[in-house]
Formats: sequence, C-alpha cells, structure tokens
Amino acid sequence: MLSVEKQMEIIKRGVVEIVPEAELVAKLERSVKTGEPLHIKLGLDPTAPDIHLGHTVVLQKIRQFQDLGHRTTIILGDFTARIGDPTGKSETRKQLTEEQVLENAKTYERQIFKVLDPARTTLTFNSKWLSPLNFAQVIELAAKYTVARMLERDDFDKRFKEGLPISVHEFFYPLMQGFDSVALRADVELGGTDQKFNLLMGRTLQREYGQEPQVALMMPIIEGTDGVQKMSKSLGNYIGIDEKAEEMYGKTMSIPDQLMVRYYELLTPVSLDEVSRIATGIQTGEVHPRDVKMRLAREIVSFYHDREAAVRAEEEFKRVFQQHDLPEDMPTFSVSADMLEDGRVWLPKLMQQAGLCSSTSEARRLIQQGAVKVNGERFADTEQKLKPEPGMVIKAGKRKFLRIE
RNA sequence: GGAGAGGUUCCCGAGUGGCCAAAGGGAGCAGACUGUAAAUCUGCCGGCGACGCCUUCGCAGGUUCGAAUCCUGCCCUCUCCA
Repeated sequence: MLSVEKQMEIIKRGVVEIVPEAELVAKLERSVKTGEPLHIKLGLDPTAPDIHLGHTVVLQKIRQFQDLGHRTTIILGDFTARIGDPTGKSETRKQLTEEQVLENAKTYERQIFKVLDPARTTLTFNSKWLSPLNFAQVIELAAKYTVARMLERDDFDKRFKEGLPISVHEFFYPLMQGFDSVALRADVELGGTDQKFNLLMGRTLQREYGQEPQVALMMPIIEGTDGVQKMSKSLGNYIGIDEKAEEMYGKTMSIPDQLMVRYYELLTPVSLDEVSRIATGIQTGEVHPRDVKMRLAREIVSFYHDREAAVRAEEEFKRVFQQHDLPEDMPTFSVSADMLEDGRVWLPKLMQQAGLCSSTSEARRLIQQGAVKVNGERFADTEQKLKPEPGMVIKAGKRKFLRIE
C-alpha cells in the first residue's frame, strides 16, 4: 500500500472539495497502519442507463481508489428510482418498474466496467435495506433532521424562495441516501459538487447511528461539448461512452479550447505533470491548440475503444473535416418506388424519409440556406426533382451524409 | 377550509377580441470566417408537394362573423390567512 502522502496526491487530482480533509488523512493513516482498506461508496441513479463522460469523472476517481487497494461499493438507487424523482414538478419523472430498473442496472454494469475494475467492485441495490424499513423506522429516521436544515440545501432553498413546489417526499431523498452510508458503514462517499448536501447528510446520519462519519469527496460537474452547461443527455452536449470511435473523436474536437485542460485532467489517464506541460504549451503558443485537442480526442477514444480505433477515427476526421472528403462509411438509403415520379424524387421528401431531417419543412430550410449538397454540388432549389442513382451522396449540413443505394 | 395570483411555442418571457404561428432573449440549426474552437456577421427556428391550408397558447365546453385574449366548469402551481 502506498504512503498516505502518495495516496493523497492521487486522490486529490481534480477534486473540488474534501470534507474534512484531515479526517481523510486520519482514515488513510489508520488504513496504512492496519492494512485494512477504506470503504468507498458511490451512489448511482439507475434512471438514465446511458453513461456519458460526465458520469465518468466520479467513476475515474473510484477507479483510482481501487488501484490504491481500497474497497469500493457502487449503490444502484433502485429504491429511489422506483419511487420517483425529486426534481421539479415540470419534469416529474416516470416511476420505474422493477423490470426496468433491473434492465437499466444491467446496462449500467456493462458500462461502468469500462472504467472500473470488476474484481474490486461490489454492486448493490439500496432497496436491500430501504425496502424492509417500516413506517416507525422511517419516522425515526426523519426525526433526525429538521425542516430548517433541509431548507439549507441549495435547490430546496431556491425553489422555496422562488415559490416553486417542493413535495414532502423529496425531503426523504437525502435521508435515504444518507441512510445508505449508514447501511454500508462507508468511510468515504464520492459525488459531484451538486451532491454536497446529500454527502453531508451521510455524515450526520452516521453520527446519529453511532458510526464514524464518512468523508465527503466532491468532484466537479464537467461541462458538456458546448462548454457552458453541464454535460447531460437531455441537453445533447454529451459524449457517451458507448458511442462509436468516430463520433467520440468528432465530439471531442468540437469542445471549446478552454475546456481542453479540464478534460485532460478529469477524463484521461494522462499524468498531471504532462497535463500542466500541455497547459503551459498552449499559453506560450508553443503548440497548436488543435493538435492538443486531437491528442485529447485520441486519449479519450483509446480509453473507451482502443489505440487503433483512435487512429482510424482521427484519419476519418482529417478526411471529412480537413480535406472535405467523404466519410468512409455513411448511412445508406434506398428510394422506394412510391416516392418516384417519372423516375425522380422530390429532395425534401427524400431527406425526411432518409432521416436526414425530421420534416420536409426542415429540409426546405436547409436547402434554402445552402446546406445541402448532392454529389458535392450545392442544391438550392426546394422544388427541383432529383434522379436517384446508386452511389449518389447527399450531404446536409456539416456532418450528415447519406448514400443512395 | 378561506382569500388572492398564475398556467403561452424546447426554456425564459411579452401579448388581454381581428394586423398572432404569436414580440424579445436564450438554446438549437444553417451559411460566411476558421482549427467541426472561441468571437463575430447573416439567415432560419410548428406542420403540410406549400404565396395557400392545417394544428398550437393547462383541459373541456360556450359567447362571437372572429378568441391565446371574454364566459362556465375542471385540473395543476404559488402566496397570504386558518
């Protein structure tokens, strides 16, 4: 086992806050002395089965703990998911059935092991201990916290002040999550900075139940490819870890420059020394930011696919976006007979049918704006008919291609 | 339980009888410029084989030549009082 100092150095990479740091050091010291690993906890919400790089920030940290020899438990919040989501009324999430939860869990499992070491990961559902609780026990749990303190939580406070609805059951979410820590006797709980309240709740409850409180370790919420908002599926600014190599590469290349170093630090295994060298390289102008980003894209693709896939994705990227050549493979579409009139098709119809856009109205707009090319020639007339030929290539916008077969 | 305020297109937010597919902003998309970066400029931004037609302003009815706007009922949210 590494020394406490070495461990702390690794643990602190990218971390926003450790509450309290001294307790973590103390726990590590004891661990080194006794040879007993720490118990690290991470809770995941099985409502969104598609994991993207945003989720991996915290997973990477778990991985580092694993590599340091600690015990890690991933809790799938199935109980929580089945009851419903605490977030605002406008988007009250559907309650998941047990089957859905199990299915999501499977998908999750497959995905998180792209980052975590299966041999050193314990996966558990929190229904295991939450579901058997009876009403009296729930009351007992609820009595350990006050409404005023609940309202300290940022989003509750904000919603309360803005006159937005807060359902009573939402107060139970932090309590349930905190109770997870009690059930596991966690030493450390990881989460995004948005989880601070919940993580601290774990400390409070553990103390109430006579345990040594866990340390809360918060990772930043990483921005999505737009560089402004947090990465999320619903905002469409995410890079999914299941995505094709070319897709991952391309999306990475589209992030704003200022985000590059952050991505290196939080999403890649590149050493911190190297990262800071890259950072100064950019500042002094020694390296072209584009090359730095290409390396970043290679690193990310290599991590989730492999080196060769990364190289191939890079070649594809160069071909399509630097040389404005055609991608190696693109979706194909065969024009059905009923779309033809005298052997010709109306382009907006074709585009809509082929999934290049969602409506013929949109297709018209694209055509009018000069975004559509047929065999490399700009096609600007929305009414003109087209004679489809096998091998004909239609391009709509920067990155949508289609080959007629 | 009582009193008041409010629910508008992806989001915020104007609009209180026709000029409203609905101001403005954001997001998004496209074009130019580039390094598929940022910034900037320009255009688009419900649907429809389309200078017209259809569907949209919480839900359901009604008044009217005509409603997002007026009336009735219902659903939902917030505030104050209890």
